[in-house]
Amino acid sequence: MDMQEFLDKGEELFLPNLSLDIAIMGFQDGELKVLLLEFEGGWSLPGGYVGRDESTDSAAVRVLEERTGLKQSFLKLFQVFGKKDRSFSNEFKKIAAKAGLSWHEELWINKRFVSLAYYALVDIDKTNPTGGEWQQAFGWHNVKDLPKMWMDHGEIASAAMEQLRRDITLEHISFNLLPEEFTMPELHQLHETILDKKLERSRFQKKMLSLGIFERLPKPKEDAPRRKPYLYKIKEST
Amino acid sequence: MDMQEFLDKGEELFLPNLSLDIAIMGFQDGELKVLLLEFEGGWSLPGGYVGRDESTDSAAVRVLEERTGLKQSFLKLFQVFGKKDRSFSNEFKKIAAKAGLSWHEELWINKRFVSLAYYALVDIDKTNPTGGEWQQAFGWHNVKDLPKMWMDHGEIASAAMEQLRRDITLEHISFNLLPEEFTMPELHQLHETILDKKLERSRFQKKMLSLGIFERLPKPKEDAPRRKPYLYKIKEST
DNA sequence: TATATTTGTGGCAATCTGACACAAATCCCT
DNA sequence: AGGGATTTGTGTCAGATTGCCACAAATATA
Repeated sequence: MDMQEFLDKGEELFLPNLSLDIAIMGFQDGELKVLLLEFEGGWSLPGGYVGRDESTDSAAVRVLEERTGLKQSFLKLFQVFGKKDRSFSNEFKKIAAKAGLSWHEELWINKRFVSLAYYALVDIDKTNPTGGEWQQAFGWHNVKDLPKMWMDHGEIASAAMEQLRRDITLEHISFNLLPEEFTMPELHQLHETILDKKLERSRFQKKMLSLGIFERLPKPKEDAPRRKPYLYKIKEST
Repeated sequence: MDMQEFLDKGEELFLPNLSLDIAIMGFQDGELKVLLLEFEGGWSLPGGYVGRDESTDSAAVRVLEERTGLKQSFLKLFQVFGKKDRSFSNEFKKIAAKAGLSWHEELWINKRFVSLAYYALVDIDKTNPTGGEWQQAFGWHNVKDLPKMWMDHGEIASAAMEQLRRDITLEHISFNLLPEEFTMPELHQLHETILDKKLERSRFQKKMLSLGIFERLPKPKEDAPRRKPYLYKIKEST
């Protein structure tokens, strides 16, 4: 292919569409949960597209805020899903039919999509999820027991979970899933849930505290059943 | 925005172009090098686009093979570059002018690009680099001393280097930069080069061998200056 | 007040790490 | 041929880290 041909035909030879999907994860009732949206009998991860005036990362920040109301959260691109026939043409056809929209094969949304997969860590109690402009149903689902998902969104959610599992021991990010003030037992239980295995309590506390990123508050947590544990928060300086 | 408007206008509101760039890295003369292509006075990483009939990953494999002749190598997506005004419109204008091509602002190639950044680890002696269809100049450059690069390709190459630095102690991938049979001193020097610091020799060898992924060959390396070191290769079973 | 449960912290053996030591192999020089 | 220098393989040992258990403090419940 010479250069002129490349210029003339490139657009149709290459250039898949680009989208992004976010596995927004939270911790509630001892379970790790992910925010899902319902649409025509299937569940999907919150997602969107990259606007002309924003970077891919700020598009992700925008989508996260649109869905949860949170302005600042831990957010990380962890994988790109780009299999060759990846599209949600079939699913969208149903939606269009039901909504009475004009639909045809050549529509951009029927083409193949490459999707940037992010995961976000949030404090569920701080979120205010909405169904968005199209008023979809939404809900927090245990990542270990996901409902019937659209396209490869089940795979993306599982991959996000695995990535978090890998990241958590290397980067210090888990506290993003807890309130600003939290106790060591809470952090301990969180790590056990994510890693799905027992972690020796004494060692865990010592290890966490030796990181030097936590600040112990003077007053212990009040609504605890037995001995009241200390509250910690992240040191400002970091 | 209602759903019909989304359908009608989505294509022009969103959807940046998608490209990929690969930092192909090799180890030669005690230096870590990256393969670069020259085009109109600037150097760039080998790159390309994702064809209709291939996944993003197979597009990367294809580009790697087109540039080096290698069918199998370590290849990994490590970042996505997606700043909002990211395009090589200006650079391309020059090229088109010189080549006598018709050029206009609305051409797809002038639009904004999101690029998937891969890095590859290769044995330089096994590669057979080419300038590709457009016969560009090419060469291996020390990553610590890069020439004037196109767009953000210098940043991508540096990021690839940093990523490799992080990956090398966690994943066992460094031997991809060496021939099939290599010695511990060679591996040692490679790690010192990548991490840019001294590593205690005795400890390094013990650590590497304790991984259990290397197989010692019966005969030592022949063309060594002093005491002949053992040769190792990766165990088949892994 | 006694008991059970939760939380904070200490101790110790086993393991891992970093730094140095030394022997074996081999080249170079006389 | 023999001594010295260099490179490579492996051993040792103190210090740090880890896994595991123990025990005391705090507190609700009976």
